[in-house]
Parts: sequence; C-alpha cells; structure tokens
Amino acid sequence: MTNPSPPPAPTLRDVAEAAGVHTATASRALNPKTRQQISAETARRVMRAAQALGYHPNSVARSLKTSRSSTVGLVIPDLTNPLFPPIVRGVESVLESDGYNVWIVNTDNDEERERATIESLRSRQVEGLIIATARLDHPLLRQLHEQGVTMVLINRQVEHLPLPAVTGDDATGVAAAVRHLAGLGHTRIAHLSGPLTTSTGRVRSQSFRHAVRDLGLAGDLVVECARWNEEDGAAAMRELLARAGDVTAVVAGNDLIALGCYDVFAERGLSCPGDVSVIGFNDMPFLDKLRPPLTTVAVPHHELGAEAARMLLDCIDEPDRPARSLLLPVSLVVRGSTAPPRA
Amino acid sequence: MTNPSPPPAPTLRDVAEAAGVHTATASRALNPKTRQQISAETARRVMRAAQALGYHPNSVARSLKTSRSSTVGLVIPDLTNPLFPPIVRGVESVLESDGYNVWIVNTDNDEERERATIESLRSRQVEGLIIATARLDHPLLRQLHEQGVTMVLINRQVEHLPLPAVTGDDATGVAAAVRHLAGLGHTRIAHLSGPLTTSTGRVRSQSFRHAVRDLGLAGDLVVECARWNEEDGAAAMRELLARAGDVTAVVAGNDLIALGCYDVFAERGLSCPGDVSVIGFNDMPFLDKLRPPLTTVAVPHHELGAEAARMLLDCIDEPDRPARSLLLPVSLVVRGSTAPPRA
DNA sequence: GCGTCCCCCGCAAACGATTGCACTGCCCTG
DNA sequence: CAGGGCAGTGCAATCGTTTGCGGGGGACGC
Repeated sequence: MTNPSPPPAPTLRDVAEAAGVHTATASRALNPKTRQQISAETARRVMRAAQALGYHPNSVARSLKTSRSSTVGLVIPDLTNPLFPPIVRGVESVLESDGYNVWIVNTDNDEERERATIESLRSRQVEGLIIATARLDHPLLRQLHEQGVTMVLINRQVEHLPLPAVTGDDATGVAAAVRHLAGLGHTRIAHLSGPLTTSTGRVRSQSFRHAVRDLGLAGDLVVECARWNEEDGAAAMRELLARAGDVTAVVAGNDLIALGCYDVFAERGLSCPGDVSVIGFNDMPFLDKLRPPLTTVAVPHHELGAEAARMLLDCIDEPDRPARSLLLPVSLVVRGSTAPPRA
Repeated sequence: MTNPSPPPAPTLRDVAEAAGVHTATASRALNPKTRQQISAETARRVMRAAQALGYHPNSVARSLKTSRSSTVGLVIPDLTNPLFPPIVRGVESVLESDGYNVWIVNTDNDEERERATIESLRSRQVEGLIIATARLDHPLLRQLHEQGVTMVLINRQVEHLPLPAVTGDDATGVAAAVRHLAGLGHTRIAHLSGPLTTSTGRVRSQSFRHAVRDLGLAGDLVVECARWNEEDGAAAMRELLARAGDVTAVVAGNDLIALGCYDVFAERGLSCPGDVSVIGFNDMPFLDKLRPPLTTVAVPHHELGAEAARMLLDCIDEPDRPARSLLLPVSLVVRGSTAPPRA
C-alpha cells in the first residue's frame, strides 16, 4: 500500500535549498533566538519552506552539536506504586511548560537496572536527573555527583552527600500519626517501618521512636519491612503479632505496608479498627474506598514533583548553586482504620 | 568542593589514542559485532584503555550516524490510571532484555501534548512506538502510518487502519459479565460505557447490547462516560438512576467508572451489592480490598505489554510484515460487588 | 568621491561515532 | 619465486545541526 518506502524526512539542507539560502542561514532563521540576525524577508521565506516541506529538526544532530538535549531523566523505583504517577505528573507539568522533555525510567528497585538506565540517560545527554530511588548509602549517586551530574532527589535523601532534595515532612507526619493514636487511648503502638536503607524508612522509624518515647510509651515495637510493598508489610505484621500480640495500633511505613496489614487481619480474623488500628503513609489514590477506609498521612506528591522539577531547572541554570533541601508539609487524614482500643 | 568542573567525558578518540590505534579500530574493537575484524591483542588493548578511562559511548553521536537509537517510545494517556503501570512493566521486561530502552511519555489525554511528545520521540530517532492512546478516528496515527512509522497499538484500536495491535478480548469479557449478572437473576442490567471514541468503549458497549439482547433483556440501558475516570463514572451513574431507577445491576466500562458508582451509592445511601450490583473491567490493583470488593474482568496487562513489545520488535526487524492483531483472553473475577437482586 | 560601519549572509569547522574502501604485510599455494 | 588471498588497520566521508568568523555591499558621513 504505502509500502514504497516513504521519502526520507527533510533536513535543514532541504529547507535551505528550497529557500535558496545556506543551511547556516536557514538554521538561524528557524531559531527564534537568532532570527533577528536574518532579514525579515529571508526568515519568512525559510520558515515557509520549512512549513511546506514538513521539516522537523533532528534533535539528535542538534544534541550532538550543542551537547544539550532539552531532556531530563526521571528515575523511579517502581511505577506500580501509586505514589509515583502523581510525582511524574508534577515533574512533567513544570518541565514541559519550560520546553523540556522528561524521560521516565523504572528501575524496579534493581541496582543493576538503575545503573544501566542512568548510564543510558547520560549517554543521551540528559541535562539533569530527578532521582526517586535514593538509598542512604548510594555509591552510584556519589559517583555521579563527583562527575558533576546535575540532579535533585525527590522523596528520599542520601547520607553525607550535599544534593538538593524535595521531600515530605515525614517526621512531623509520623508524630501526628502517633499523637492521633495516643489521643484515641492506644498505649501499645507499633511501627512497621520501610527499609532502613532509605531515608524515608529511617526518618519515619526514628520519628516514631521519638514520638512514642515522648509520650512515655514503649519504643521497641518496631519491625522493618524489606521492601515497601504489601507482601513484606504482611510478613512484618505477622512477625509483630508473634512478638507482641497485645498491640492495638500500628503506624505503617507507607500505605502498601498498611494494606499488607489488612491482608493479615483477613487471614487471622482480626477486625480493623476494632482489634487493631492502622495508619498508612502517602495517601495514595482510592484509600477512601477501602474496607475500612485507611487513615493515613497525605503527602503532596504532585507538588513534590513540581518543586523538584523547578529545583532542577535552577540547578541547570546555575550549576554552582548550593544544594538546598525543601521539606513540604504533610497532613494527617483520619478515616476509618483508627478508633479507640477495645476497653 | 568538587567544583573545578569535572573533566569532560572521554571520547572514542581518547580511547584510541590511549591504546595507540585509530578511532576506527577502537570502534570496531569495542563493538562485539565487529570485534573479530580486529586482532585479539589489539582488541584487548582497546578494551582495557576504555575501561581505564571510564569510556562510555555517546549514544547521540551513534544515533546520528546510524540513524538508530535502540529506543522505542511508549505513549500512555494517563499514568495515574493503575491499568498502565503494569503495561509499562510488561513492555520494559521484553524490550530491555533485548537491549532497547523505553521512553515513556504521558499525554494526559491531550491531543496537543500527544502530538508534541510523539514529535519529540521521532526527532530522537526512536525505532518504534507503542501507542496506548488510540482513538477510533485518529488522524495523527494515520499520518504517522503513512509516513512509515513503525508502531503497534496496545489495548485500543484505530478504525480503518491496518496497524498491529494487542488487546484484551473485551467482547468475551463483557459477555461473561452480563451472563454472570443474568445468572444471579438480574433483568434490569445497565452499562456505563467508556468514551465511544475509543475502541474499548465501543466494543464493550456493543458487546453489552448483544449480550443483553441475546438474553432477551432491555438493551437501551446504556450511558456513556466522557472519560474513563471516577468522576465521569459517577456522573453517568447519576444520570442512569435518574433515567431508570429500577436498574439492579451495572456493567461499568472499567474499574474507575465502577468506583464512580461506589461514590454515588455512598451519596445516595444505596447498598452494593444489596441494591445494585456492579462489575468493573481491568482488575486494577487493590480492588479486592475495596468495600465491597469489586467483581471485575481481569485483563492480563503485563502480558499485553510484553506481547506488544514482542510484536514491535518483529515489526522493526521485518518492516513489511503484515499487521496482525492479538487478542488476549480475559477472565471474570467474582468478588463481593455482585449478588442476586432483592426479591 | 572615498572611507567606515553595519547588516546579512555564506564558509567551514566542529560534535563523536560508524563504516566502505584502500592499503600493508604476511602466509600460502602452485 | 611470483602472485593471490586474507587478516588487520588506517583514511576519510558521513550523519544533520550549530556557530565563530569573515566578506560583500549598501548606506551614510565628511
């Protein structure tokens, strides 16, 4: 049908020829920044020719020459975690209006994939990276930083590395969660923490200990989950029940871990919030429709993404800018998974 | 600190000089495909030099020369719809093992953004496109097809355009849903369809009409939602209740529309499945934890992604391959949102 | 009428890799 | 011992743009 292989895409050269000018002139005429170097009449002719031929500049050639790309990379650990899509949207919303393209990669929490994908982003000349996969000890990021790669962290931090970062105020969020439970009368409050290799895991866990201690409660009811998902949340909950059957409330490291608790409740015939209250973290979508609706700490993910993007733009424009960190406020959303303990 | 701007990344030329050979030789030595043209000893020397310098090939330069990029674009309408992340993973799982990178873009259901992002993908020489944004009438895709762009559709089709596609067997799924409801004793069964501008919307809607008619039931209880989300699902449900207050069961165009129904039930004090049964479509994550757990039609999204990716690879390897379409089987997952109608 | 300035535009060199072609030796065969 | 073949390497063009530099020519001042 349309098989007789379509004509190759027109190049700047074709446009220049059609307009009867040199490629340099055509290039300048097409670029708004340099257009005033060209007479209005010529510029018009070139633009018309470009239009007529359906010319689209080849970004690859442009990148090669300018070593810029109008592209930034966004490195996500697990796109299926509902917390990330809003971040993506936030990032896109500010970068695209600024003429940048966003290249999203998904590492699946695999260090090798992370290395490979970042490598591939760099080899394509991305101008900066927004990293959501940070671990506290992260040699790869350290190395990138030493190589002068422009990047900002989102949601998580790296230890001993002065990188710009945008995160939620986890400490305050966890404290609010604990206070809420204590206010309901709970005294045996546990925490199912996320991996302590991540700053979110560690900060939330530490804040939990501080918060319970400040209230004069036991601070040792903490179980760590190996990953931020339901399965590991469920495993941790089982371990918790085995270790301390008298807990009446749980602060989960995130919403997925809380959902893991729901699974265990179903499995053991426990009622929530009747037997055990649970609080999640993040306020991912649809929590209000769960059974019971999950009380959680809402983190403004879209804003996190937008702010990280803005920060990255600043870093690109002004490379020697000192790294600053932005902490966005979070808020407790009380729903149906928390109630006073049984008398 | 590390400010004294880091040394520029080493190029092939640097490697060649370090190894005492010409860049052509270095290039061949580093490429497994051409390495046998080079003596083992020289190859080793080059590879060692590359290693020592920390050389990484510049993909931009490579793409410019070869007009290939080892990259494919994945065009998603809305990443926050939980149906898409598994598709992304499926696509990545096969493409990355084949040495390709996946560039995910999110159009937000906006035609202008779609055009812009696809344009930007093309200008970066992507070798193929996987499109999840197809509408039945889609001039842009028609144009791309005429220009010989390699692409495969996923989840949705385009009318009158011979494009390879991988979709779920929507017709069978809807029929199973209707039969399930009829089997429970429902006779007033409605359908809240997705936008009829999409193949999924239309196919599901048509299958619904066929299925109810085959059972001798009314086939006119159909309301169209403008978009595939909760809000529009809720609006459609309200309209349905206004038009036909006696419906006892609803087949929703997808899970989000079904969740919109849940919102209306809450608003009106209706019980599900007591007053109204609901069936969704897709089996997105966490439906089992809803109140009530949503009966739905499970679509193998990960597989859809993987098959689409395989198909795209085939199309890249063999451009003149006739377009084939793959229909993956779906299955009804019965949960708690469906029950016999009140007597 | 001549010198100067400036406006437009063209020339050509990049950017970093790939690859067809040509060249050098060497080995092998007849 | 001559000639063919082949393995290993270098040469140089090329992909499509951008951009510093320089030149031609018109306008203008003196």
